[in-house]
Amino acid sequence: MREGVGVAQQPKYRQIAAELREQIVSGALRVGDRLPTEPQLQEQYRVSRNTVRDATALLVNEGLVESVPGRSGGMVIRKKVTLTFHAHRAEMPGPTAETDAWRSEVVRQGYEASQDFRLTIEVLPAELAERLHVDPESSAVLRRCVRYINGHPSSVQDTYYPMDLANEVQELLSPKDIPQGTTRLLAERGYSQTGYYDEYVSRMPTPEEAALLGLQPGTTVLQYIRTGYTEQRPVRVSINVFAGDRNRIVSTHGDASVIATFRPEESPE
Amino acid sequence: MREGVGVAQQPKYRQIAAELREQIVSGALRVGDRLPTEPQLQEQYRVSRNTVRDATALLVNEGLVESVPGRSGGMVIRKKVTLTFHAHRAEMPGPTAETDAWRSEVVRQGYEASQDFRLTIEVLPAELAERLHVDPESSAVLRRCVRYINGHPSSVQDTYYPMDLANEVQELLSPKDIPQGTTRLLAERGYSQTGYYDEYVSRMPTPEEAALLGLQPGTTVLQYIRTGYTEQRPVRVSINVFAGDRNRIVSTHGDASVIATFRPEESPE
DNA sequence: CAGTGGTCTAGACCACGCG
DNA sequence: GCGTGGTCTAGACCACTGG
Repeated sequence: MREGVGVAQQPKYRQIAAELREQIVSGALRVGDRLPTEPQLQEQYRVSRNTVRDATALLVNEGLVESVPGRSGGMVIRKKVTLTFHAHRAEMPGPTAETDAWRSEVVRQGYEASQDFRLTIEVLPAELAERLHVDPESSAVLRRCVRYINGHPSSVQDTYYPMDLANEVQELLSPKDIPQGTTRLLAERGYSQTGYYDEYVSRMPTPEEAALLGLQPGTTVLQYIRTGYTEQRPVRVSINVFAGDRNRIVSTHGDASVIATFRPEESPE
Repeated sequence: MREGVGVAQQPKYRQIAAELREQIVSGALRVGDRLPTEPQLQEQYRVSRNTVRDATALLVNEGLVESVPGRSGGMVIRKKVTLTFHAHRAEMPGPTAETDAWRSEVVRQGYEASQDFRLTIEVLPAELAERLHVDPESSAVLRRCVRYINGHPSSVQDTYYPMDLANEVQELLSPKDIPQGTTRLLAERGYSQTGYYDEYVSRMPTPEEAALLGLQPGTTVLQYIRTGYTEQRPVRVSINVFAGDRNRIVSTHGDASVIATFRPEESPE
């Protein structure tokens, strides 16, 4: 039903969503506050329940609100906490281990860190075989690490090593976290990584990722693929999938000292 | 209505969505193909129209399909074309101008490039003032560039320069594209950029961005913020907003020659 | 228990665009 | 014209969770 008056070019549910959105971004509604309930919005805007729900569905998909079940629940304004992942610190040659780098980074930002680790041997997907420059259908060691912040899943890192490398460096087959970090381990065995190829993509999660990371509808993922090279060849490819609403990735290029001067909070302490 | 049989733990619309999704990712339905129409799906699954619509809405929000209006329209499987943006090439000191760098990159990947340019003077948002290390509420030159690929908007780049810098390098106030590129211009005036601080975020677009970039529902954005530093201070901050379904960003670190050996450039087809 | 959102139905009118 | 999806209504039953 189009409004009789000439103003309404937007459908009702978009107008309602726009008003609610405005209240959120303007700060009239704060993080943790609840939107009016569905019956209240029906009354307020004189529309049916489905129209109200179309409006709130928009906001959910925009990641502005989420639904909390139960009597004292409702549509609540979402918090935006962001953990910063430093791409240029992780896996860099040096004394720090990569997992410790991630963990200490999380702790430094004031959160509690934990992770689940799993090792499998997989047939390499064609996309990754290309990156590792090995035959498609060849197998690889997959080391998967699910990372939690304050007990909530935050990101997944899948790192693949070509099988021939794992045969030379048998520790890669250890089904446990490698204390000193695989980068350092490889360096000790003569596979120093000297170059990285990083790819960044933003997309919606697959249902599996949504389940694994506990993503609300309307939450994006930031996918970060790093291919690591020695002077001779690619030796690893990591697929990192971050919950978009809880992470950002930073990286520096060039002269780091000036940057540290002006962004002191980012420097390691 | 829950199914009487014990299998149905998922709501109907999710089951329907899952079956359709499977057909898409498995390749049974290809890019450009249409999903069955709503009446067909109602018949096939014996559900109401709204339930069918709940299912397709999921797929739309996942970015797998989009709605095409009109009689010969319907829900069609979306194409995934990705333009690669090379973060380490853009704005690097050297003979190439930055806009030319973007344009030639697009052309090399086999597309047609164009852009709209606009200059304004703005009060710096607090977030950006912090990055430029100037007073909040101070003003800045904003050079906005909307970039089109094959005539469709693909990304927006907003670059801010502190006002005092613009007073020294008046060309920054030119309301036209600067042929040799602002990076090179600044270098010629003694402001060589020697360091960069890059930030990557994945999120849903604001309604304004969705309109500007012509984004379908269920399309994410990849936001990339680069702060450029001379040896003395930050001199620019660029906010790049990419349509998530059409772009990826790549960057290299360390020894680039090995990488080039194993990743002979993504060539146009 | 009572109130929240989640799912589902049945039916209606509309805008769009190809034939 | 006519079939596509877009919007909207009215009403129903359900699952969850705090008081």
